[in-house]
Amino acid sequence: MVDENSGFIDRVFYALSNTTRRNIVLELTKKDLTVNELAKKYDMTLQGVSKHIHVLVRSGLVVQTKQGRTKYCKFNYQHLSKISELLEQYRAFWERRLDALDEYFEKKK
Amino acid sequence: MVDENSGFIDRVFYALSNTTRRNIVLELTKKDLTVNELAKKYDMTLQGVSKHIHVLVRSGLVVQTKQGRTKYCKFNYQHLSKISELLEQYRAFWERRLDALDEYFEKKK
DNA sequence: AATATATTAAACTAAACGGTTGACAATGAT
DNA sequence: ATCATTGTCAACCGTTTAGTTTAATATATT
Repeated sequence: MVDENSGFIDRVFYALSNTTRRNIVLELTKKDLTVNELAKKYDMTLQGVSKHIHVLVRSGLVVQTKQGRTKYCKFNYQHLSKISELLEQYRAFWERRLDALDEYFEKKK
Repeated sequence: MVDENSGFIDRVFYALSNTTRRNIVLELTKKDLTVNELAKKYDMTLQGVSKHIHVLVRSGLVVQTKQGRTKYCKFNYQHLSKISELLEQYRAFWERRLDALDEYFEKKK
């Protein structure tokens, strides 16, 4: 209904369900960073961070471009936009319901 | 930074990372429903659906009230609002970045 | 050619997940 | 009292997760 294309949505929500990953996304909204630069910011092995980045890449929220031996990560905001819109749809449903309720009480008066 | 209170955010995003759960939320934005009424809509055991509902309750997205032997589930839209706002913050960061880029090219001209 | 750096891959552990089955408790109907 | 309905709980199975450690690859530097 609102929810075709659900695999993609699953992956984006899942990617955002972890604080480290949300933090990485936040860093990348400010500045493109390499895997190493990102890893230094977290109390975790490089490999651990690399895995988190991979989850973000699979979700489409992050895109990587190779530059020599380093790999730059950048935020792909279109995907977040889509999710943001989805949540707005849910919210809209709810607000329509509240309006219907208001109307009901109006009539009753 | 933007992300205090992260346990709650983790749980909400996680709750929304599954199609069945998103579907339940969607149903509940339209109408309060009992566990059984919800379960009938899915090709899954009652217990399975009950577990999904529990995930939603833990996240705060759904609230339950007992009525005799039935239990009504209702959508708690405030939590979704908070998440929606969080995503908007991410988006805002990104757009500020785009603006900064525009400015940069303006100056260059 | 040898060594250092950046990143991924593989193998593993502990925990959590999605889903099932079976048993149980509480409430409602006959 | 008995029986059906609503819902939860506990145990289980197979899969996936977060994270580690230990290689392995590819690119730079000397």
